[in-house]
Amino acid sequence: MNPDALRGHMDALLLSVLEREPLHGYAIIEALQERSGGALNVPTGTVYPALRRLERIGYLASEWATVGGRKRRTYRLTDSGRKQLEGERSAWAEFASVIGGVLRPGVRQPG
Amino acid sequence: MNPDALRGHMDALLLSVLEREPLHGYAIIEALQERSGGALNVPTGTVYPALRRLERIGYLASEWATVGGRKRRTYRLTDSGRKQLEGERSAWAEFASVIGGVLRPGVRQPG
DNA sequence: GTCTATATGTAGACTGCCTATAGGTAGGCA
DNA sequence: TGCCTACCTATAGGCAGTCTACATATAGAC
Repeated sequence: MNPDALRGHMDALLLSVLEREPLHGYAIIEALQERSGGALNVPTGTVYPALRRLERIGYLASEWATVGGRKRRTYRLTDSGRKQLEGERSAWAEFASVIGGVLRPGVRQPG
Repeated sequence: MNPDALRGHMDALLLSVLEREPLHGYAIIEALQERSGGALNVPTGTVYPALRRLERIGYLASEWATVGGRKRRTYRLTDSGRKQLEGERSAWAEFASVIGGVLRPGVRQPG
């Protein structure tokens, strides 16, 4: 998977995996891998800054927890984040439709 | 359309509009607009450098022409570019499938 | 004691899309 | 004659998000 291709879609992915339940960063990375059938291997250097950014914007909120002697910062969607996720979903649908349309082989222009 | 979303897909778009016939830069921009129903407004500062990059790689070749007193640099797909376009198409299909899959609401993990 | 898995985080590089700007021709219009 | 718009190519520098590499730490297996 070309890394640049993810640009601008990372927020949507992160918000989406947090839709059902709060997760901590490490678990988010694993969830992305599982849900993508192994195609998405997002490095920690991408995820952690992105999560902080999304929290700063207000789409996520986080709490610290200690589980089995290990500290975790668990992120959950805010109401604002839930709305944003809806927007990201429709934006993705439009994006995929537009790009897919231009890329479709043998396209004829109207006229 | 979020500009960042286009990252890593611009090459595919450019190669795709050049598949049927050679075009010059300005015409490529118009073709992208038409084919996308107006959604794709790619600035010249994006297209011209990208075309040169693709030519440097060997996916495109160009010739100068003068039409109606105006100079045009017309780009066409090379054989290498045609192969690359195939690769870009399958890469897009996989990308769209992966992202779409993760973004799909109410996804359940196996198990 | 070493290794792996778990877990968070930062610094700096990279890259490619963007804005802004530059230069030029052709043709319509006042 | 001057002004405006459409056409046409091109570069410089900014910007932002992803990446690589590194730092730090606990738990448990071996």
